[in-house]
Amino acid sequence: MLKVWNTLTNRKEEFKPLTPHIVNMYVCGPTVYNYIHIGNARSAIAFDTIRRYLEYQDYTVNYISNFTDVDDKLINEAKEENSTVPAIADKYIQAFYEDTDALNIERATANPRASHNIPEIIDFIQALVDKGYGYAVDGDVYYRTRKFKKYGELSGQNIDDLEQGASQHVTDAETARKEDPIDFALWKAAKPGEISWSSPWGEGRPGWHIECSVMSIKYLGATFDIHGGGQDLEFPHHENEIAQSEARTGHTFARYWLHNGFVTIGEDDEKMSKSLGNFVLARDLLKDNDPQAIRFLMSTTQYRRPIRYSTASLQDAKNNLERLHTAWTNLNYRFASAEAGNSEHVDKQADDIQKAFVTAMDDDFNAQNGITHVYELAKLINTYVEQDVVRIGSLEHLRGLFRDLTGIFGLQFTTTGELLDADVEQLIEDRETARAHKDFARSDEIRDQLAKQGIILEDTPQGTRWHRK
RNA sequence: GGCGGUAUAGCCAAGUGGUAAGGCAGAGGUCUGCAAAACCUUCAUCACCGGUUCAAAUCCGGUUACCGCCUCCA
Repeated sequence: MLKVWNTLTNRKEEFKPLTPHIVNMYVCGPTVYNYIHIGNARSAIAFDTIRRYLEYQDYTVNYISNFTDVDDKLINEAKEENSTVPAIADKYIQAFYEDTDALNIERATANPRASHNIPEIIDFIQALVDKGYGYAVDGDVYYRTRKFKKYGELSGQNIDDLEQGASQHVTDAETARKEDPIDFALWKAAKPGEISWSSPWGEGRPGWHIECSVMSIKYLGATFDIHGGGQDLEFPHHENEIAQSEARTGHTFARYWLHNGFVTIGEDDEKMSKSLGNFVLARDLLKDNDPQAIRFLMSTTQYRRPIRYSTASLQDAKNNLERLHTAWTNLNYRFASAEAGNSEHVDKQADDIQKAFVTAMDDDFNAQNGITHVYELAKLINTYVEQDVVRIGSLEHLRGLFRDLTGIFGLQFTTTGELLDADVEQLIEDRETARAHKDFARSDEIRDQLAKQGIILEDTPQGTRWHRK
């Protein structure tokens, strides 16, 4: 039975989708004014891993994730790059796909963009105004927060306890226009030269929160199963989404709220963020590192926990991944020398590991415990392939299980061997001959020579195998 | 000030009452012509103080430190 930690109730709850076997989920995507950093990537990876696990459990997942493509950051970036807001958005959306593809993050069912849903957004705001939840002031439209009685339910905040301006991002001019400082913008009047759309309140653009309400409901309905995003979005972004959506529809908005933890960096484990300037761009990291190692680091930590990023933690991930690769290689090497049938004892052990894995992941996607069972599987594989007699049915069983479980973490292992040059193959054969004649000097010479080319030879009872370093 | 999170070995990290998973690194061993890989063995009383209990990393009270959010953020 799958249990998830629901931020809305602050407890683990049994997960039951509204419609059996179908999960509708919405994950807040990035504001596309820059390349994503590995903190942004972590969020995408966390929810991709959750999605893959749900799919592994035979759910059909409708996965919607937006791009925020109109806001102050984009407007500023367009000025700086001497470009336009849509062009900036297109550029960084393209970059987003490049980076997330490299990290083997499944494409969303849809990635709606705020700027492509302006009529729906205007309708939504109008409906809020009609119901008395929105009010216009000089071309801006604000949400009357205190009118929504449940406000603060998600984040456990009491409106009166909020320290106004604690984050130091509130301007006096804006506060002066609001009925109440806690009110937030649904629609922002355009300043001269800014990108804008016509609306009943004049030229302007959507506020930040409204797009997620509009697009999630548009794609998934008034009530859907999972709403995800980074912990920093819990308040006010998600709180505001609930206020807008439920005021409009009168129905429960998202049923389960999942929030991923941050990537931290430095000795103090500070949150990685652009405003702190302590970020590492995903694409910079991808240039010099195996994408699978980065994926491993990000997806084998439980999604709510912080991930400490450092060269040491990345190296750790590489080492651990290497261990899995070795088991995979060991496994595949024995197919050629396997006999027909199954080893029931091994099949049983594999099944037990699979069950234990599911139990671990059913506990709020506890990837850390999940990966422990993958290590057990690796050990089972390594032990099994040392046997004199191995059975092809069991090898296939192990291979399928290994691929399924690691696949949930977005790791990929292939069976297609790399091709060797003919002369390299000849050298390996020569070495076999030399070893047969106990000419170890020649044998070691060949091994050293190939090692310099990055080809590592390993002698096993079934013959010599190789892999690239 | 309000709300929330975290503190376990050299490092990462699991573990919500029953006497500390797993991985990396380190040490020793088996296997090997030698290696490599693998396998085996080894390596902690859980931030601090007090309490409850036959029994606590786990529950309660308190303290300390660090992190996050409080309308820019994944």
